[in-house]
Amino acid sequence: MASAMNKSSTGNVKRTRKAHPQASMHDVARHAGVSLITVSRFLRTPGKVSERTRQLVEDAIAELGYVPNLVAGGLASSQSTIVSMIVPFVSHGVFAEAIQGVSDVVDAHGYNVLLGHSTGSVEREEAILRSILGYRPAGVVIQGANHSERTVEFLRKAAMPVVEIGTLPETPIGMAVGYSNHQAALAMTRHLIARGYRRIGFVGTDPATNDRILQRLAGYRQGLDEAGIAFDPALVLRSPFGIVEGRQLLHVYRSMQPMPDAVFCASDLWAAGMISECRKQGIGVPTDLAIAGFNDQDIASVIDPAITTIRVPRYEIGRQAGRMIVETIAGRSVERMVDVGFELVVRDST
Amino acid sequence: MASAMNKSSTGNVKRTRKAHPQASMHDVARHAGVSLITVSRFLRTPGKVSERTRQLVEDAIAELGYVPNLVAGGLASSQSTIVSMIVPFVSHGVFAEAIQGVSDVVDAHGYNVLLGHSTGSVEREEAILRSILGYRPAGVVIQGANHSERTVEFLRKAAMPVVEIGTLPETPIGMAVGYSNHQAALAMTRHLIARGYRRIGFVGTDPATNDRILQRLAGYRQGLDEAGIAFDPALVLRSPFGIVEGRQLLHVYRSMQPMPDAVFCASDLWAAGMISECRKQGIGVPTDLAIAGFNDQDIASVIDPAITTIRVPRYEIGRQAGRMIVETIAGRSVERMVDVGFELVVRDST
DNA sequence: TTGAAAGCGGTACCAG
DNA sequence: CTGGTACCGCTTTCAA
Repeated sequence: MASAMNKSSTGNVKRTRKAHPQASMHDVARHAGVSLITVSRFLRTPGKVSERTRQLVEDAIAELGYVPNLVAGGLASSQSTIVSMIVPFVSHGVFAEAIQGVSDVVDAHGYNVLLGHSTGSVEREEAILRSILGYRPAGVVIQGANHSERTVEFLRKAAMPVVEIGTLPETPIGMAVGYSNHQAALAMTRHLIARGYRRIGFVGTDPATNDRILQRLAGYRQGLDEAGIAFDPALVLRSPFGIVEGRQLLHVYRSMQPMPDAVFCASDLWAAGMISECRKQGIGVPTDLAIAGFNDQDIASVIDPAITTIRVPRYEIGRQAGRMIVETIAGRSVERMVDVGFELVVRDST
Repeated sequence: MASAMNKSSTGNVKRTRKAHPQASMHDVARHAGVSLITVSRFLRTPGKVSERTRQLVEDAIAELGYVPNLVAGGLASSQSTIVSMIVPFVSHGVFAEAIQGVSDVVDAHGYNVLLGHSTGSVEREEAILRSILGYRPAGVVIQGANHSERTVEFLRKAAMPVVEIGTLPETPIGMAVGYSNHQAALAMTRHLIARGYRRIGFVGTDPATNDRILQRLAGYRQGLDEAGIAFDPALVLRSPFGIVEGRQLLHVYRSMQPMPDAVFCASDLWAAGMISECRKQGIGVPTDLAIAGFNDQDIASVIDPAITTIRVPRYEIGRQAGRMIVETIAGRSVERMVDVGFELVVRDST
């Protein structure tokens, strides 16, 4: 009965709920004089329709400006073309590069990136994830390995490919691509010690909410230990990211007795701010104070003196993460963990 | 008949297509001993269900870890919680900031950002848009006003709020928020001329594919005109964005006869590269060559000499765009065009 | 306050 | 090569 009604009324009679300017597959089918399923088939497996039909449908699609409804398609097929990605901040250069990497790869495979940002809070991350999981994405890329229990639980239960990026977790949820923040910080600390610096400061965000900073701090401490230098908590400063913050931090260090002879900033932005402020104050870098950074952002190579830093292939991390998602979906077996490494870039600031 | 079957078999018998680990609303309903519709109602209008039912459903949801399927919901209600955004590059600082702005605002209203990047090509932009329109987003934010005809057509036909950002188009597709690239470049050119520079170079990308660069170029030319300085096409260089590119451009300008006495770079990155290279080559800035930038990125304030540039509130642009989308959806009337202005920031490089 | 039935716009399986 | 039918998981009338 119901189907007969649909038929006789072309199935659109009841569409009074709201104006629907977008053409549907039904409209295309009618326009082309074929059945709806034929249109679907043309879109999905063009080889299985006759040349004549192909032409008819093609014309109808063009004329109507038909855009397939992925929402309906996704629901029907239980398949999604969304890859979702969660980072602390979109506008931080290092994350933006990773996003670009993921986007580049998944776009090429017909997926789109649904973006969320957690502002570095695990609670917000959990909320974002819930919301994003509502779209039943084909995969999830998430920054770091520091998540709430429920976040992890959701991710496991969702049974979709998950890639944690920017770190190498001990127990990854699914897959991971990153580098050892610990080793990178250790390498930098060793470098500073080899240069003869003994009283070395460390700048980071709150290690309790940022697993990568926590690991860098650990690497820093190991470096000190190795050299028999006592760890001095007073030399470890916490601050939000930023150049302006870096300027202020310099003054904090300057007021210390005795002053440090070097500072390892866990981000180039702080280092750049400190160097700029040193110039203003007439403090010699690295003669009076050595300053090291992390990430090798644009700023590191053009500021004077150029910043000694750790280079990490952020874009590559994104690309790898995208690839791992796509390959997993395609049913190919994929590495559980990819270490992209890092590079100590020695310049003039140390 | 069909419904009877559904009932007697709990509606899940035929679910053999694939393993479905995600709980559905149906599962929640069964678990709570209520009908499916009651669960839906609880989620949508909690005030309309009894206290007892509320408790039952709440428990079932928690126990099952149920996450509402937005795909199905969106299809049924013809409503979307996706705002899509298209920019040339995610990883360019200026776009990343705008993305963050949009994301911050729409997130707070329960929307998520679906991201696309066009690599600056109108063809790719069109392709991205088609794909993104497949999700029937609630709104679209798109960088610039330089689109293909079909892109514009699609956007108009889609009948959803559209905001073009970063520029003030003469004939916006829907709404727009930005600033006058022409006026900004004019202001900078006037500044350079007022400083006494006469032979002023200009660096941009291809104006044919970037409407903002085109307008900056026009502003630059107007500035020259006003001062009675003849426009010399040889002084206008095209280049991809980047610091390394800036270094190379310096050498191009140095090889000119006569050399320019100032260069207006339509992006700080070029300016930073040029300044850094000048330092290496022993060229005085601004004594031998004045260098101006655009965007006031981080780099501009810490490099020595600090870069004279144009500050544009990118994050604010994103926020406004997000707000305009959300307000439009809510049925409130919204400005068609928002001018966020710009600011000439005079530093030491000119 | 609660429920039944009819879709939303497609896709998958099976038959013709 | 083409079409029918039964859903995908949820929301929206309309009744009860």
